[in-house]
Amino acid sequence: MKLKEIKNWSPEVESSIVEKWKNSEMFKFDAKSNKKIYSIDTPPPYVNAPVHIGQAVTYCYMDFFARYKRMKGFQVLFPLGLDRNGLPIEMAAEKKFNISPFRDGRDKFIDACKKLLEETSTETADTFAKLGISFSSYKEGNHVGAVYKTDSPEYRAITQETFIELFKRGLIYEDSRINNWDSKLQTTLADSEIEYKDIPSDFNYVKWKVKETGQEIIIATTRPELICTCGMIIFNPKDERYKKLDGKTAISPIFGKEIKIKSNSMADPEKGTGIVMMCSAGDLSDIQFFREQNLIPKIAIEKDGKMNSIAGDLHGLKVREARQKIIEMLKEKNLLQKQESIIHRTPVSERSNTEIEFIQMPEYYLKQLEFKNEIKKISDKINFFPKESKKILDDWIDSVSIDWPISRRRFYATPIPLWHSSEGEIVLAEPGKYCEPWKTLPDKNFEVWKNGRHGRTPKDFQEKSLLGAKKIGTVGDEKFKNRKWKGEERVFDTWMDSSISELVILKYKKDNEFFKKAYPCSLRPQGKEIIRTWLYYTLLRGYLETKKPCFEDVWINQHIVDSKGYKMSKSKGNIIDPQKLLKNYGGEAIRFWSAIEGDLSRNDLKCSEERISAELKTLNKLLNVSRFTMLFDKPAKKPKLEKLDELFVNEINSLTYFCDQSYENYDFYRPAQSLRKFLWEIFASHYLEMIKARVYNQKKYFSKQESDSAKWTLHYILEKILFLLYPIIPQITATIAKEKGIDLLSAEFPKVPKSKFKKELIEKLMNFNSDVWKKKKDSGISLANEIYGIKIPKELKDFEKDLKMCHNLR
RNA sequence: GGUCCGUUAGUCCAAUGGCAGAACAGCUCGUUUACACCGAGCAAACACAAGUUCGAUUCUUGUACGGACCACCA
Repeated sequence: MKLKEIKNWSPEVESSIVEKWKNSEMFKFDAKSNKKIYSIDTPPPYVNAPVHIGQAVTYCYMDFFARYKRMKGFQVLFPLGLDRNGLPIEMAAEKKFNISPFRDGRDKFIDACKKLLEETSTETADTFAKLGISFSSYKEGNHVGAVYKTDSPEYRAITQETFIELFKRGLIYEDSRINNWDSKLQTTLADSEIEYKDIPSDFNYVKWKVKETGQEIIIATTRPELICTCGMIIFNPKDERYKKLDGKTAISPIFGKEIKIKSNSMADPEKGTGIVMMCSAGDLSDIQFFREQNLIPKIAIEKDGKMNSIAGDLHGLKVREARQKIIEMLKEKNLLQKQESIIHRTPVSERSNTEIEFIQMPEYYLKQLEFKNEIKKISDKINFFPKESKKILDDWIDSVSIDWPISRRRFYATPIPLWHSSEGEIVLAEPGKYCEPWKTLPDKNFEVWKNGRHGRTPKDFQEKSLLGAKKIGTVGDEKFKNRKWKGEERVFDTWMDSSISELVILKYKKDNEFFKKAYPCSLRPQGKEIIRTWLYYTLLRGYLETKKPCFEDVWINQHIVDSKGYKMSKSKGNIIDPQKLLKNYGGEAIRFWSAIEGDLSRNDLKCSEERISAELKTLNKLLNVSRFTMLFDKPAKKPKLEKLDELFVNEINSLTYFCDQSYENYDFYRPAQSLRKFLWEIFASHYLEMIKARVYNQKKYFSKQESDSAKWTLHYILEKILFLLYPIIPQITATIAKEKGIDLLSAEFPKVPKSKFKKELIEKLMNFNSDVWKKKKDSGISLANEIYGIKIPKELKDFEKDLKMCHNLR
């Protein structure tokens, strides 16, 4: 669109521009180019819901980075990924189609998921296009930079291939362990998928007996239904009250089981009565305790969330019912001393919000404990923006205490590419080919392996040694003739897919030459809340594949919150919909607001619609300043510059230098602030006013050279503003620049001479102008009229002529 | 419980060891050949306490409040 056709900047003006950008593939990645590669491992948004404001803003930032790096001469790889695996998709499908995988079957359920995904994926890409995000491509395909989907056969095949290799390296094992169990979703969860919520609960003071003395002891517990699984009673060694109980035996109430009493520093004398019953599966620290003490855990909760026969009379009851019942039983027998209401930090599933139970099940694990130090070393080599955000990662690595459970008992995810025989043999799928073992049989040439850690029972629980994985033949071998191969039904944790995103976009295993050239990935931008999942797992997987750090830079962003600073959530009803913002204010206003509102890497960004709409004004200011400038032609040759012009040229040059430095460090906030100020306060309000007489030069008061100097400077400054703002607001700057014959989309970042100059002169000029304007106002003189008796200060003598004309000084 | 961050005008965000500066909102006045999505101007703030200092909003410590992350309670 031509500049003069645009009255005001608006979403309507944008629509034709973004449409063109989206379809033109103009930012296509050229894998053959000799330019240095800058790659961005974007966080694939879940497509179970429309793009939310947090994603919208963070993608604006990524686009700032991408556009700046292009200007700096990089070949930028900026792919759009769509995350389509996992529980959120399944839950959305369950809700939307009122379907259940357990009731309606796996095939039907997967179809429902696919249907849901088809409806939402195009919408996601469309929103990003409207924001002006310059993805390498908006099309799917096999080229570098193409839109990718985490549930595509190609992507899933790489997840499977890397798994198979890890299996062969002996880094995968199956173990029956106590897992976090989500009884609603019927699946095991990793620690990182658990949240803690304050839930009111009762602290029950239960009476136990000491066998040897007949003495009564009081033990407080929130989980009385687990008394049947108690393995030991402990108290703190420093706790004088219980010292004489050491080594004695307690008799559990109701169940009448004998349980050893010992001292252990895990017990906190301050809590409850200071004496604790250690149950298997009360929580994960209990598990560690059982291992250390060589106790065999008793599992009383089954995977449907009900108590089993170990729980005696509680058999068949759900955990909560069982708790109520045993409390009643205890009350009846006068074994409950008292109850206190407390707020209990309870582990709940992040996905389904149900309370986590700890249940023993066989699951696949990826070894990670032995790599903790290596991961730390690797992360030391990565630049974190901001630096402090690395601490979150360090803390998490320190706290990782078990290997990564990678199998899930769900459906819409990457299948684990294995088959089993009843003899404990395992068939590995062919690497590189997507496979779904739950509905196919293995080919004859598939390898048969034996893994030492497979299908364990509770009694092997403490054994830590692993037999290595070993190849023992192929499916077609005579010795396996009578085997019935059963396809694995479990799927991977979705982080198994997500944690190789940087490998996938760099064509790992697909294009070795390119991968070698492009690895490691230049930037991982992501939210702080997924440091312990996405970032950590990616570092781990990247290390296991390449032994190297997989990123050069990591940029961590805070959250987008509502205008009052609260997290947005459906229940609070404070959700701000970016689609609505786009419709009302357009992508450019959102982008400029994102940059100027705050430093997203340091603080949460408060989102106020009012303030977004206010930035439309800045866009129009820019438009008008440009219109004014373009009333005059830029002199073909740079004229000798007047002192005033030179001053402002120096100012914009110094601003250019500042922006370059800041952009280099992913800081767009400070530059945006400075540019906005320069545009409104300095360039428009003062410089333009001071040179108006000189550029118009209707009374021929100035020489041609003097007038040309102003014209040239006007254009020079405007161009620099356009270049500097382009990464932030590309549509409006490119539209204006085009009018001047400049193609910003392929422009280089301006190089400027680093010049010393008297910055304070600008300040003085502006003060002088303000003084005169104020004086005229105070004495009721129109700004255009002449004023007498004003003296121009000595240090402003260089600008006398302009000032005289500007203010009509006599 | 631990760690980190924050507390500045009605709102929001800056800067600074010595007059605290924008933006949005408010008020007053004005429209000069880019712009009424305009211009000029007005009013309005350093959470509290102690310390260091000639001098503290700024540095230190503590208190209060808010936020985030981590851990975790039987």
